[in-house]
Order: sequence, then structure tokens, then C-alpha cells
Amino acid sequence: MRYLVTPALPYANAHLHLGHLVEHVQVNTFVRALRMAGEDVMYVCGADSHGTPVEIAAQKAGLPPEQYVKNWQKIYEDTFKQFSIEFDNGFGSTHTESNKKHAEQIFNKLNEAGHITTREIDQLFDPKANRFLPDRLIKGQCPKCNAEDQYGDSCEKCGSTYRPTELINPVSTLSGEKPVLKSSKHYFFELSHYAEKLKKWTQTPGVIQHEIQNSLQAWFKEGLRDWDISRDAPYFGFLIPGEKDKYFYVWLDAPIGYISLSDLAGGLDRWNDPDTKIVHFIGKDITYFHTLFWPAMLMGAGFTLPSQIAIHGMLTINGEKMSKSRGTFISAKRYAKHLSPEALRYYFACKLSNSIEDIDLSFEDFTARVNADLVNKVINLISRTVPLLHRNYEGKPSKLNADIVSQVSKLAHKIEPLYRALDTAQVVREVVHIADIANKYLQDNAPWDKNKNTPEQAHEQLSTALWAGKVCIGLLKPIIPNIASQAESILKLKPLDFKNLTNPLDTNQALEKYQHLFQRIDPKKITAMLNDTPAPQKDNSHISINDFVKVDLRAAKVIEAKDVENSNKLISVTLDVGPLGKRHVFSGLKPHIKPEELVGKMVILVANLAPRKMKFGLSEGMILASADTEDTPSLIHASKQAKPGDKVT
RNA sequence: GGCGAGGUAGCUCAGUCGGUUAGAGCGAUGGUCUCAUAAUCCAUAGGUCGGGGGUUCGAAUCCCCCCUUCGCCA
Repeated sequence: MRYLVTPALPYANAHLHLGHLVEHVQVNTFVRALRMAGEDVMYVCGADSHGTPVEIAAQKAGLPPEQYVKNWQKIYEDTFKQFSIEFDNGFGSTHTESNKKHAEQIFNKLNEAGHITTREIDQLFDPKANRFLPDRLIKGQCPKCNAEDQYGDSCEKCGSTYRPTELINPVSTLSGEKPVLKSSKHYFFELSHYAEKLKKWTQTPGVIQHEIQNSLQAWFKEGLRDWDISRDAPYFGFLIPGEKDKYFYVWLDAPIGYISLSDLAGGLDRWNDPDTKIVHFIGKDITYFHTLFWPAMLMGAGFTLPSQIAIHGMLTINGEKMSKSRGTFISAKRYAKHLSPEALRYYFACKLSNSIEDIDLSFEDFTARVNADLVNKVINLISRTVPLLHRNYEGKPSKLNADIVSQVSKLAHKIEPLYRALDTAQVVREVVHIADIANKYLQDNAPWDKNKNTPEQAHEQLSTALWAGKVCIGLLKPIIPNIASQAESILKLKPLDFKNLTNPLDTNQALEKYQHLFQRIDPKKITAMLNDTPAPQKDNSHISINDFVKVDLRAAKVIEAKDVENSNKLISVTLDVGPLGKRHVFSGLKPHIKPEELVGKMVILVANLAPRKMKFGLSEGMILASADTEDTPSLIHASKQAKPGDKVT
């Protein structure tokens, strides 16, 4: 059995963030585990490079789109490397000749078989920018609740969905012009032709998770609609064969990237081989594309269908949805600047299983899991035995305790199937359990106690515990490859795999001197990372009076102010806001003012700022200060005549 | 609004085709060891299993309603 494994292709217009890494850690761990089990695995990924957002972002950046996406491709490749993630044939792109060729071939096949139709449709068009507008580039009033400033597809206020043509007073966000309706020929893929086949395929056991099967039922029930696969120029993508100004919709050629990337890596044959398992990993947000459109395209073009679509949940941070506007958006680069990539791999592995449930990165839990389990238990087995072996036994291990070896080996054999089933949460639990057994064994026997043991007994005890540590590290190797390779060199081992990892230690060879395999996570570094946010981009264009009055500024009196421990910026402040009651906020004034000096002061509060959950608690507003740089805030006082709760206008 | 998934100790989670006093790890508290990155090991405390109603001899587990979180609605 051979494998072809892919993560989803990240869209080339922004930095990778921790949410991307959840998926990539899951896939990379899976691939490493399969390879440790001796499987033949091809592993490809690249940038999803086409579409309107890329085209417009490139324009803004003043670059040709080809160059713009190349830049991202390089950044992504470097970022992934920091997390020990490398793909066969490097990190690619969907903007390649190969992908163009495959996209055209697949399109032609579908077309020849009568699955493609064309018809005229009306769409909103920006006459000034001279282009059709995707939903997200149109704003206007919600047709249901009349909320202002809503996107063309759905309303953030009332949650209703609609067509962009239903918006009241629509405006193009590109030019500010009022869009007009314009008709144009579009290509459609008649998905309904594949309804029965898709239904059968999605219900094949093991292909997709049970929960997703349920929600797909609704789609089938409603009937599958045609899929609009063309976009009019200007567009960054591939021209449709026989057209001069119509392009493939980015979602058509993006998954075809899976094929072209494997082709470029020398693995095209894996798409036509019943003995290859194709496994796609995706987030649940793009389920539709991967469970309906994509397999239908493959069916039409005669390729092997995926054996499995492994769908994972979304990442939340400290219980909150990640979002740029709320500041909980942490890029992979920023994380790696402050904290260990290996620690994140370990933590995500702790939380991931073959489930579509969202996973939460709680920094408190993150610190606890990494320090308490990985360092204090697993790595501890190496660090508490190697130095003693050097001190008393010339660094050479002895024979092992048969009882422990059999206990541990039995548990160790459970691990490989758990990796195959994507249940790394269970892997970690089992491995930590092995470490518990070995630590207890050492503690009970106390090989350092000369009254309790003969030198031979102590030697065996130390060697057995070290061996168990080696087994643990070996079992975790797909998750923490760098720690594992350091351990391999200290113990002078050949690369560990699932077959050799329970082998006894070489009793004739002295170990290297022990050196720390990993540093504990210092909570201060987490704080430093969280504070290391780039100043929000100030937009210097004019705002309207309507924008300004949205900000509810109030005079407020400081009732209480306290230092926040472990923070070099924050003061915890309780305010009296008159009719609005009491408010609690964290304010970054520490470098400027002492908490006791704040008490009694009248300050200006942004009262309707969305409450923000911080590491230290909930902050319900913002106190205004002026500053020339971020580090020297100066408090703005309300006048003495002001009463708490007074509006600032 | 419709559909889907979730809400179990301070934290992260396991457990449910209904069945004895609901489990684990972390954290907390007390103790212990001293080989180890103040790590290990032992003990103790801690839950009306989101709320309400129902079915049942018996419900965290089944049914209904509600609250709440997340996702999808092409």
C-alpha cells in the first residue's frame, strides 16, 4: 500500500497562523508516523495562488500577481521549515504550467462528457473599476435588518444570508461606485450528474467522519446545484480553453493542485493506482469543496478517488475564536520568535484526534502539558539516568528488567495503530502512562540508594528506566522529531522507527554525556509573545462623522488600580462610569504611572469597545492615553467638572 | 431562521447500544525521595455529568423543551 497525503493549500495572501499549523502538525505527524512504520508516502503541498483576493492584494502591493504569490510561497516554505514541516519537492504553487495542463485536461474531459454547460447570468459590476464584483467586495445595507455596512453575502448583525443584488444601497469597496447589473456568460459544472455516485462514495465507511456524513445528507436532500466555475477578466488564474477573457474559478484549479504537485514530485501514478491511499486533510470550513466538487471532478476525469478526507475543527485561543480584528490572531512567525515549535507540535498532538471538534489553545494548559508531561516525566527519564550511568558504570547500559520491558512493550505496540487512526491525543496519553510506569519503577527501587541495591541491581534499574525513556521518545518521534533526534545522538542510536524502538540498549557502547533536550516553557515568554503585537495599522484616510460617533467615549473615575503580576505593561483598573456602572479594564500604563497615582483620577474610557479576554482576565474597555511611541503613554484626563459617565462628544 | 456538532471536577479531556459509591492527567493541599531541568513518588480534597420536564425498577447515557458555544447554508 502506498500513500499520497496532502494538507489543504494555504491561500497566498497572508501570513500562516496557528490555525494553519493545527492542520499541518496533524498531517506532518501522520506522515512521519507512516514513514516510521516503513510506508511509502508522498507528501505535497503548495500555495493556492489564484483568484480575486490575490489579484487585488498584488495590485495594492504594487507587484505583478505572479511575483506576489512567489513571495508568499517562499515565506510559507521558510515558516513551515521552522516547524519541521517539509514537503516532497518543496512547497509548491497552483500557478504552474503543470497545474494549468491538468486543469485544462480535467475541464476538457468533463466538457466532452457533457458535464459542463454555459449560460448568461446577471452580476453586479463596478463600472469604474471595470470588473465584476465578488460578494465580499460589495457593501451595503442588509435587506433583512437594514444594518449598515454589510458584505454582499451575509449580514454580521442578524446573520441572514442573501444575494449581493438584494443589498440596499450597494457600493463597490474598490471604487466607492454604485455597482450596476451586467450580464455575462458563465461556465457551470453540473454536479447533479454525480449525485448518486457521490452519495455512495461519501457513505463509504472510513472516507469521511460520521458527523460530516450527517450534514452532507442535507445537501443531497436539497439536490445538488450546478457549480459556477468561471470568472470574467480581470482575474488572476488560468484561461478557459477557447476563451479570451474567462478564467477558471480559483476553487476549480486549487484542488487540481494536489495532482500537479504530486506530478512535479514524480508521483502522478499515485492518482491512478488502486494500491495508493490518497488522504486529504482539511478544516471543516472547506468540507463542501472536498467532499462534493472535488471527488465529482475526479470521477469525471477518471482519477482515483481519495480514500479519506480527514476533517479537523477550528482553532480557538484561550477559548475565543481567532480573529485579526480582536487581536487573537497569532502568526506562526510570531509564535516561533518567542516559543519552541516543538512545544506547539506536542500540544496540538495532545489535542488532536480524528474528530471535527474545535480545539482550544489555552496558554495555561499549554504550559502545563508541555512542562508536566513532556519535560517532567518523559524527558526526565533520560536526564535522571544518563548522568548516573556515567558516574558509576562508565556510561554503559546493562541488561534490562524483564518485567518492565514486557509491560512497556505491550503498551508500545498500541501506538502505531493510534497514529494511523489519527488519534494522537491517545498516543500522548499512552506514552505518558509508560513514563509514569518507569518513573515509579525508579522511585520504588531507588538505584541511587546503595543500601537498597547491589551495584548490578542498580545498573539494571537505571538501564531499564533509560530504555523506557528511549521507547517514549521513539513513540513520540513523529510529534517531536528534533527532541527525538537529539536523544538518538545522546544514546548513540540509529534513527528510531516502530520496529527498532523497543530494542535493548547496546551494553558495549558508552552513551554521550547528557545535555538538556528541552527547556521548560517560561510563562514570561508567552506574555512576551502576546504583547508582541504589531501596532494596528492606522488608516489615515478620512472618516465620516458617522464613523466617529460609533465610539462611545465616557468620562470615568478610577476607583481601584492594581499592578498585574507577570506583565510589564498592564495595570488592572476598576472604573466608575456613572450610569453605566462599574467597569474593569486592563490598561497598558505601567511604564508611565504607578497604580496608586491613578486612583481618584478622571479618565476617558472607550466604553463600547468589545470586551476582550486577556491572559489575566476580561478587559471591558480602553483608557485613552497619548503617546509618541508605544512605550511612553501619557494619560489623558477629563476635566475636574466632569462627572463619571459623561459623554465625550 | 434551517441543518450539523458540542456543553462531564479549577484546567484539558475519557466514559454513553441505560445498571453497583462517575474516571484520568494536570493544577491545589499535605507528605516523601534527593538520581534528575525544585523534576519523581505517596496521600487527600474537589463534580446535583448546561437547565427543566418525561420514559424506566434504574438516566451523564433514551425522548421533549429551553439556555449556551462552534461550524455550514454552495
